[in-house]
Amino acid sequence: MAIEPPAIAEQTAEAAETKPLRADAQRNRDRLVEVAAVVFAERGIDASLEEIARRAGVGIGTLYRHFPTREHLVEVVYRREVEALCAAVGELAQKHPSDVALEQWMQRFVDYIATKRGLATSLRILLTTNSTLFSDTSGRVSQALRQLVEAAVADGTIRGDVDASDVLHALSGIYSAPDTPEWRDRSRRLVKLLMDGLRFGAGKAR
Amino acid sequence: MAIEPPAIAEQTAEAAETKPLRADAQRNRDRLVEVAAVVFAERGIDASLEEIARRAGVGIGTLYRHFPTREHLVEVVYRREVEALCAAVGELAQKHPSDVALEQWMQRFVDYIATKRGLATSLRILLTTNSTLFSDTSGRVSQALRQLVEAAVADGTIRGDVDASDVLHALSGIYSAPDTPEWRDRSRRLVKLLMDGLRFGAGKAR
DNA sequence: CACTAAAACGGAGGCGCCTCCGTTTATTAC
DNA sequence: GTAATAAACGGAGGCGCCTCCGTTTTAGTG
Repeated sequence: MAIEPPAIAEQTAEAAETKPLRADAQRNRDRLVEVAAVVFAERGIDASLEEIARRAGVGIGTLYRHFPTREHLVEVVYRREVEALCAAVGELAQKHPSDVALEQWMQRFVDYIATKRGLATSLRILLTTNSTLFSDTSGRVSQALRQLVEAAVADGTIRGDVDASDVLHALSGIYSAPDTPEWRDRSRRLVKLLMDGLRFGAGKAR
Repeated sequence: MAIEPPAIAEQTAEAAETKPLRADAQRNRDRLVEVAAVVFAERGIDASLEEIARRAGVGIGTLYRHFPTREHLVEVVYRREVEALCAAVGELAQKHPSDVALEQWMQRFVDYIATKRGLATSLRILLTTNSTLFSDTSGRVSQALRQLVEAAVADGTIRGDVDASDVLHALSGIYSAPDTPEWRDRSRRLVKLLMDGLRFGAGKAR
């Protein structure tokens, strides 16, 4: 799914914090996270941990050594995906005009939320323990969004009288009622609608 | 633990709502709830359902037929105990002067909360499904309290310028940080303190 | 290389969850 | 009483969770 660079970044970032893992341990850990992301996507948040271990080719004991609870594993997968979402900003900004880049990114954000429903319940348990989780990630996300919005404002493809937090606020409707079948389409339309609004009068105000 | 009258009341109340259970079914159901209350108290909210079934002398299948999820069972136990708490009002009011009755009841309320911690997590799951749970029970509780407060105000054993909701509000500190070892003592002192405040100037205002 | 200590592995085993279905029991009608 | 039938029982079985510990692998050291 992802190519190597992010894996390396991840490794160094985490290795720096604690003592470096033994080579085999690091290998297994990475493998587990990778597989877990797939399995959680396939089967939902309640997927069997034994299946994850099996498909990663490690014993269940190894999974538990690296991730003492289901929530620990979920958290790492979650962080990793937020990372990927934010990392997409650079690429999108290069390939598209700034307003299109913003739109594409927001659509990708919708996809992301779509699969990540059910996380909330599971992550809530962690919030007592690890209160930086949401502030970390929501910080990253809004920073990514800010980058895109500011770029689009700067070259006049969207109106100048809005900022990232306005846009984030407008997107907040996405979080509600996400299990219905129409949810995804509705959210896509919301993004388009928002973009129309943002493009209206672009280049005039400023 | 409890004597028969509440059991009868429970039976008729529930039987009236749906079709009456077969005699053996009713017997087993009652038995399960009774045992569950004990086991939950002993082992906490995560107690094994198989142990409950075993100690109630029924098969695990029977437990699941009556209570499709753990939360269903928890809810019934919870309601039953709220019932008992509220039912204690009458008895206390007869045996004690009105201010003492109020105090005793509040102490019992503390005991009740003490054992019921951890319920919150479990019951939260039900709140989506069964939103009447908390409104029902908190209604019952505050009604019980109101009865006691009004009686005490009426015969002048506590001051006249408070009502039940003031008292309930004053008690709300009890809900916080309930897992520490000092919690129980602190709560008992809170009740005493509150009573001193309530008795102060009793008989004058009115 | 060979050796060693420390680190990591992995799966057996014990327990709990929950479903499914063959057996038993209460109730109703005669 | 007996028969018929609907209701209820209960536990075996399959799966997942998690721990524990004997075995294997890695990373140093000479």
